[in-house]
Amino acid sequence: MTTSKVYIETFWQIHRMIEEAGLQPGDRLPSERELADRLRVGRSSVREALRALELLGLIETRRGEGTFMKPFGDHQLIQLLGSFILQGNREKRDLIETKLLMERMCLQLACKRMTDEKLERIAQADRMYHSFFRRIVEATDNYLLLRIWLVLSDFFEHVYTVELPSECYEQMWKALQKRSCEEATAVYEQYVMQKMSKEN
Amino acid sequence: MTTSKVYIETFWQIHRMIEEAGLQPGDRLPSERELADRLRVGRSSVREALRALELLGLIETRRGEGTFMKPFGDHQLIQLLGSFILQGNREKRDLIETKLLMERMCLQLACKRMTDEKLERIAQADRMYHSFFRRIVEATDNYLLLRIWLVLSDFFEHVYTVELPSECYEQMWKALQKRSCEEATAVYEQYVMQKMSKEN
DNA sequence: AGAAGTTAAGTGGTCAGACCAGTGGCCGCT
DNA sequence: AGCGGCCACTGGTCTGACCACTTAACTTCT
Repeated sequence: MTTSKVYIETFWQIHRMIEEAGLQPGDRLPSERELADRLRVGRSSVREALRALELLGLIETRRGEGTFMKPFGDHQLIQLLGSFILQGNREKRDLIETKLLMERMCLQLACKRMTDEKLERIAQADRMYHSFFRRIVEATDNYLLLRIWLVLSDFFEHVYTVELPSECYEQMWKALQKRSCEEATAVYEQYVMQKMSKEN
Repeated sequence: MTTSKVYIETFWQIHRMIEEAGLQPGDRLPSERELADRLRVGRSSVREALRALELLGLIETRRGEGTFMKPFGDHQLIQLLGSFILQGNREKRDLIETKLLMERMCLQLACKRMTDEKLERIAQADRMYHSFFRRIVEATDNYLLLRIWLVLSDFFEHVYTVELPSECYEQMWKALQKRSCEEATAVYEQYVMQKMSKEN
């Protein structure tokens, strides 16, 4: 078949290569040049294939170092928004709402599962929206939730910039320390949800 | 940051371009050469960005013709991911938990936004888990939530089959009719969450 | 000998230019 | 009007070049 595209073929060949070599997270793949050489294709085709693998979360590229297998769990769902990213105000509203709802949900879940170590990690986080909430979502012990939230945040930050007053972080942390789900929720609703609903 | 990668930037620029031009499914995008020219980047960077958009199911390329917007909904990405899912127990647990949490959240949101028409649509739904909850998630008026839920369900149904006793649907519907968020939540937690937590 | 600074090789990231292989419209011929 | 061929344009691919960055080996100085 001359009709099948090289970069698709290459995608699957690299995938097969990974499986057969039994590459584990952290392992290095051959360089782009070597792959191109070995698979008898141009480097640009290799790169387009690697782009796909990267989007799927299977690999990670580091300039100057090489291409590496990513720890599992990192794949998928990065894109469900993909089918979504075009379009207008309606979708942006949905994006904001979804992100807020998920954050409140994660906050409650994290509160239930809070431990002293997690509390310490959150305390050490920058008092910045993204860093702070990332620790909170991580504290849910649910990697899928983290992935979804990261995607939402990624898209969100292309549209908005939000920052909270520092007392908000402190109040939230204290609520978490007391394992008070209601209080944490109240702080979040007061500082984040109301703020966002005013601005839109 | 000079370090941000061109093909990532290009990805977002093309995305923005699609938004601003209000391109609809079937519409043609500028040619790769014109995009490269207009965005002042190399054609290979444009191609790597287009590869991402293609994998996300946003666009479709036809050799000799051009690049076109694709009707969304058919995410080939989901099927692709299927072959990549490592069926670890950790991932399954996260999937179940996330789905349940999102459904409870959607149930509450739907309750807040319930109207008589939506109530009627839910009443007409099959008393089957997927159909019933789809109507509920639809009733949130949040398309993004629907998309996420559909993806989660898609994966979920590859792993489990769940069905509820018919009185569960009736009780939930009655709660929705009364716009009683607490009652709906209680029914969900009793019939769905407890059931699932026992089985795992 | 050990520490500090320098160099060189290798890697991903990007670009420009070339050619191939399809598509479709234009033009002239019959 | 209908046919056929030409040609401009499109995506697909390859090559070679250069940049930015990392690493490790090498030199140099103390």
